[in-house]
Amino acid sequence: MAVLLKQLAAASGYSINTVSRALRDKDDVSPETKKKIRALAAELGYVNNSVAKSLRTGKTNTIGVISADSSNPFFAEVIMGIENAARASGYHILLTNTEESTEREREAISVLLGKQVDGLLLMPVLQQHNNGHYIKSLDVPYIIVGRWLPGLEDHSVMSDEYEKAKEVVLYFLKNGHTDILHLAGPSCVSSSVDRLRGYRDAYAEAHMPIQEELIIETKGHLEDGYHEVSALIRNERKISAIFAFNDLVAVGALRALKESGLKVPKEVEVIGFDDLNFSKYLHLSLSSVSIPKKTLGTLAFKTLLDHIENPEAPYTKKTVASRIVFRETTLEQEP
Amino acid sequence: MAVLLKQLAAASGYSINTVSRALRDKDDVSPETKKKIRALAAELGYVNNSVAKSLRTGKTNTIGVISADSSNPFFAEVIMGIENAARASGYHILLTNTEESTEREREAISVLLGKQVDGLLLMPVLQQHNNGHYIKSLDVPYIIVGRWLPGLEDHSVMSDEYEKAKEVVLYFLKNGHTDILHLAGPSCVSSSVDRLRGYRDAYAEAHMPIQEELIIETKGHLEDGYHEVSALIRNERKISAIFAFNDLVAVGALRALKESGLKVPKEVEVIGFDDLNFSKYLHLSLSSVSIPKKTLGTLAFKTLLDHIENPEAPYTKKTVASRIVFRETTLEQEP
DNA sequence: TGCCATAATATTAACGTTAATGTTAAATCC
DNA sequence: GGATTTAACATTAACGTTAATATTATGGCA
Repeated sequence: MAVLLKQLAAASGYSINTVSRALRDKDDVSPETKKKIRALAAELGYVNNSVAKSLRTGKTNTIGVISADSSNPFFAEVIMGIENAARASGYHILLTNTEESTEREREAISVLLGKQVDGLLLMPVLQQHNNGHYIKSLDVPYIIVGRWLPGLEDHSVMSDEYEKAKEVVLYFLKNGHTDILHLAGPSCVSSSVDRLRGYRDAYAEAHMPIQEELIIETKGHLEDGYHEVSALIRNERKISAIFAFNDLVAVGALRALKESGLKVPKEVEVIGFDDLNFSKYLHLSLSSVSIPKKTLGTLAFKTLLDHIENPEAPYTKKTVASRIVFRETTLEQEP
Repeated sequence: MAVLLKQLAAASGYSINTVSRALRDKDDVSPETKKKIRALAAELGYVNNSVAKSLRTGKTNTIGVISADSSNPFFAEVIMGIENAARASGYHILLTNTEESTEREREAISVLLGKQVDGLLLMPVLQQHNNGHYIKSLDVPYIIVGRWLPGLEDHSVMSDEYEKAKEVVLYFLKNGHTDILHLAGPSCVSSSVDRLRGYRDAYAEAHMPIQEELIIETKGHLEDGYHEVSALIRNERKISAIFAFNDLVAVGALRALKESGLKVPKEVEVIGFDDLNFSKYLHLSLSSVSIPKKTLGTLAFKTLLDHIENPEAPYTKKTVASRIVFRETTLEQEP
């Protein structure tokens, strides 16, 4: 069915090896021979069998991407950046999702290793029994994207989330807010930890007491923001500012605020995180911490590629700068 | 570095083949032997080399997914459905994006075939010189997801877009709208064609004249909806209803309407397409045609798997039902 | 002229696995 | 008790490619 080197060899009269070398443009094949063989390959529609090639060369030109949830717009964007960069360098990506389960994560790593990926891009779960130890023992290059794992910080490519989270909350505190709701993300995600730490440290820096009940852990979904804020309002809990784990949660929160008649930003200011594409087109354009998602993906791939090509090189943590974008859900607004 | 069957054989005293058969639970290996070999494999951390296995068996348990833009929330959702279903069946996906370029599409197909994928899931570009002919000549199973290509309709798994588009526009017409803007998608995408056809046929069925200048082709992005509607309003073009190619365009359009002070839905009704996750949480929850995106992905994979396992089976077009969800951007609203 | 370098090709082996055969000894049968 | 089956393993070959190592003819040079 498929055309093989063997057929090209038979049809051209050359040996399999010469055909192989001709197609790979090696310089001990004469130009005329190359031309003949190439024409024949094109004519018969020869496609190199990468599986055989990979077995022989020990390279698959494939990397594994282990994401938590590729349907989340943030990850979708990052993955797009990864895929673009990978394709530009002749690599392909094997994509798999863990839904924040350490078990699935371990399983995914193992399967991808079996598939002989040249490297791994991970968005790992941060938990008591996380896969840090297992990951540390890997002997393929790997980069942790947009997250971190204790002891493996040097493998991370991420943004300056802690700093920006703190800045956001300091902005609120400076403006006199005392009841700042933090709709936190899942505690098993390092981003949640960093953003929450930013919240806490801002309060500390302002010498303000934290109201623990204003820190609510969510799964980072639209409905979480909606339900949590609705519940708070039902219970007549006063809040005047919301720092959301991400824009999805923020959008849900905004909806709940609207339904309750609370005016944004006058009565409640809201700032999200990630700055998703749609955020600036919302009815009230959403103030958010803008992370260059595609850049993050691209940088992660390039960094991984560096380590694939140069396995001895030491890892160093890389950071891409994010910035707070003040839009219509805050009193302060950019021009 | 990596542990091979060879090592397990040497360490256990059995032959490579027996080790292989033991690990694959073949029944001409004694239970005790299996137990011993499995314990050894676990102890040494043996991972089966899928590349070698694939070369030998002719199966990779991998499918290629060729999407236009995996960062588009619609595709991201569909791809998530695909990936989940694939993983559940022991398959993995190689994801690549074409950005609606026929050339990249062809390139992607060829590379993935070289990687010996067991099947292909395509979201192909519909153009004068599309890859229909090339695709038709493939000898791996393939399914076209959410789109169609002329002559290959039987390979499609999609939703009933034409019918729903028509229904949307008929709803507008029935309510007395005469100036219904259609923010169409790219003409090289079959969905755009179907949705536009629905628009036209609704007008025809209502015996109303179409105003061609109210059909505006876009790329289906947020900013397109925003800019096109802003421009129309600047030019004082009267519109009282908008049928958007997708929810992204609709969100952009809503933003433009809000900026111009036009009231939705009183002065302008808006209906989108796809029903993205966030649509129902928007300030004005968006009326839209709800496509079960994950289901679409799941069904596409399952259908592909059927054809992988049963290559002789004839292809038949499959459809998942979508439904119009009336929310706050239309006068009619569901309870 | 004879020797050596070189260009161009061929031959052989290897990647790690699984499938197809072989082998051996114990168990079964009449 | 000898032939036959069967359980449990081993040996060999193969998947399609590339790398390492021959081989052959040609030309240059002393």
